[in-house]
Amino acid sequence: MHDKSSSNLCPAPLVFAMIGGKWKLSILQILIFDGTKRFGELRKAIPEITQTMLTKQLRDLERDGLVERVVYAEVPPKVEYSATEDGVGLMPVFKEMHTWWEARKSWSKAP
Amino acid sequence: MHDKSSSNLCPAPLVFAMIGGKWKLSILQILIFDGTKRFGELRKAIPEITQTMLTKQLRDLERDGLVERVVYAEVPPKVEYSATEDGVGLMPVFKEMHTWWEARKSWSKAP
DNA sequence: ATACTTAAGTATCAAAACGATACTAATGGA
DNA sequence: TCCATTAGTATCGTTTTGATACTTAAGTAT
Repeated sequence: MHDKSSSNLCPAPLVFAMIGGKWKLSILQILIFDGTKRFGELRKAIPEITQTMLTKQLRDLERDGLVERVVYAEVPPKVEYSATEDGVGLMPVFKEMHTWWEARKSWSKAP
Repeated sequence: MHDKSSSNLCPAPLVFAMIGGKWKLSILQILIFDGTKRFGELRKAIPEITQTMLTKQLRDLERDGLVERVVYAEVPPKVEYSATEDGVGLMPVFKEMHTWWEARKSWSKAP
């Protein structure tokens, strides 16, 4: 199934271009685990990000098919973002990251 | 085990600071799956990276305990890099990324 | 002796990404 | 008429990253 050579894994540069932006994983994590969010809700959920960057990263994610954007014809504006099926497929990656982080915490405290 | 809220996953910003650099996952992938490499071998394995950046990202990874650096007192210099136990712990994350990438490829071609 | 080679860097400067702040548009309500 | 609201865009300064050249130290060839 998996073999031990890195060359038989996915082409890292391609994947990292898709999910490797400074804020992309944060955005995806929220949309994948918490579901649809409005622009302003994402902003509140990631307080460190600037509006400009949030817009840009969302556009990138949309272009790459990981996030879907729905605009409502209302005033004031209402725009909802959600993870696509493809985006939700990243859930196991996040779970493994979580597992790694937890394991790390416990044995990094050991003498 | 895992719950469905993003707030119960790892603090994304911390993890992404460690492994989210532009080249860090590429470097880690090689060291994790292929084992120890010399500086020059990494450079050849990731042709797009500049020498300056490779040095910097390796120093970051070393500082964060994911990569180990061994200098041999030889001329010309010989420096070997390898993933630490902690770094190798990321292997399942890479494997899930690979699974995702493969799944994506197959059904993105479907009509 | 002098010059050349090699590997792993550093130094320097230009380009790109990112951050802070201010501004815009459209509508309903005071 | 003016204000509040939401999701942006515009502008400009700072920080990261990229391209290129230089450094260091010992062995090897001349």
